[in-house]
Amino acid sequence: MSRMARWEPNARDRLVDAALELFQERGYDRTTVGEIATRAGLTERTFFRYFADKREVLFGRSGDLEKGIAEAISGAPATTSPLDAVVGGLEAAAAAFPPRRDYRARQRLIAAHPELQERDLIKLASLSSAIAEALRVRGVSEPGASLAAEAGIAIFKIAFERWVGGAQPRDLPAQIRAALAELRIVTGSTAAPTRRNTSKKTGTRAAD
Amino acid sequence: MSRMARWEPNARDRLVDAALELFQERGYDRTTVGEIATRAGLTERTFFRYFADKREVLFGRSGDLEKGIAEAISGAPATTSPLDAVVGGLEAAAAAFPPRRDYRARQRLIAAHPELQERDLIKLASLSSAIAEALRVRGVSEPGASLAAEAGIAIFKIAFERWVGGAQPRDLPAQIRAALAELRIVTGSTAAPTRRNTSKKTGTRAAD
DNA sequence: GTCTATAGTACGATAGAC
DNA sequence: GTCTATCGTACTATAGAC
Repeated sequence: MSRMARWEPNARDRLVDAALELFQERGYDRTTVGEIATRAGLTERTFFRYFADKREVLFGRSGDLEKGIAEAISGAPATTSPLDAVVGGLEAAAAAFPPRRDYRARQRLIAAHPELQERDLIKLASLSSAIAEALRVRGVSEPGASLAAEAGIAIFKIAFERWVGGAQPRDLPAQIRAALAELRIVTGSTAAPTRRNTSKKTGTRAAD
Repeated sequence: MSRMARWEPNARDRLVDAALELFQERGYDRTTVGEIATRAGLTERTFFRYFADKREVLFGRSGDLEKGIAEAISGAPATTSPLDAVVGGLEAAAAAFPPRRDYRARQRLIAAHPELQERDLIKLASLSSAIAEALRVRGVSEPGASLAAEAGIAIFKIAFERWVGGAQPRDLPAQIRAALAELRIVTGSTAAPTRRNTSKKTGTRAAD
């Protein structure tokens, strides 16, 4: 290592850090890729070697998440229901997430920039596809596999939002479990046979 | 018409038509905004008056859909459950969709271009927000409102895919009802099985 | 590493409709 | 006059080509 320091190590991480700093300092669209690269001690050309486009610097390594969740689903007991398998995988992945304060700034950025929301959404769609595929391998047929995957993503989205933005210190896996319970209420799949609430105070107040 | 034809009418529609034609002829990314405008008898500058960016020409008027669905939800009887209200709104909107062949080329384009998928997804996310808001007005509290909205979107996504891409002539509202039924099966924890390898026809084959 | 096409912005000019 | 639709041009940054 010391023998050859032609390049500082961790070019990728340096680019990510530089980007986050600059986005905070000047805002996302007043930051150019060239500026990010310069602060990281690299050139614009090199930035595009690591990231397909400017947005991607905020979404790196989402493939690892996909793999982890897909494996957790594959590893679930055969008797586990599709949605339970999905949620189990999500919980397992969520348990390994860094503290939520690390996500706050990033989430604010995304919320303020539609182009970043778009990227966020397509990453979740990709995760949904991976989950559906893992379910099909388990023998779940369509459209059940895709629906269970989408339901899992919906749960994750809402749980993540509430975890990052909420005041309560409840951890992410707990938020996921709460969202799953709430989804079951809302879809009317709680224990008993399809019970629809035709009475007044409905069940939707649960986890608030 | 004869008295004053300084501008041809329907600039917006002409831009949409020109764009669809050119995207088919040369592909999405080998078509420039300038070419679209020229074919429509306009300039690039005018294109950007109608559409915020190049992609948007494929997604115009999605706000109307939102409004229609939100109104249908607001108009549902107070006794209707949140998810049933959402699905009712989706069905009503779906009944008014043009024949599905009109969507085929567009869907192929979107499927082939991640940047278009991103736009598609953010439109659905916007629809989801509008639905959640309509539910909150009905008195549904969070996170139930958001979860019911996301569940509705999941149903719509899968139903729409199967409607456009499928061989069967089943109409969109029917696909939506089928997806709802399937989601209820899939979210049921105690309820049986979504396995196809086991005995004979169980739940998940329903709509296949 | 250099060069370039294209998307998208900013500011402005023109001119008919009302 | 006001409003609105069109077009002109110069500019920046992304992203891809060479």
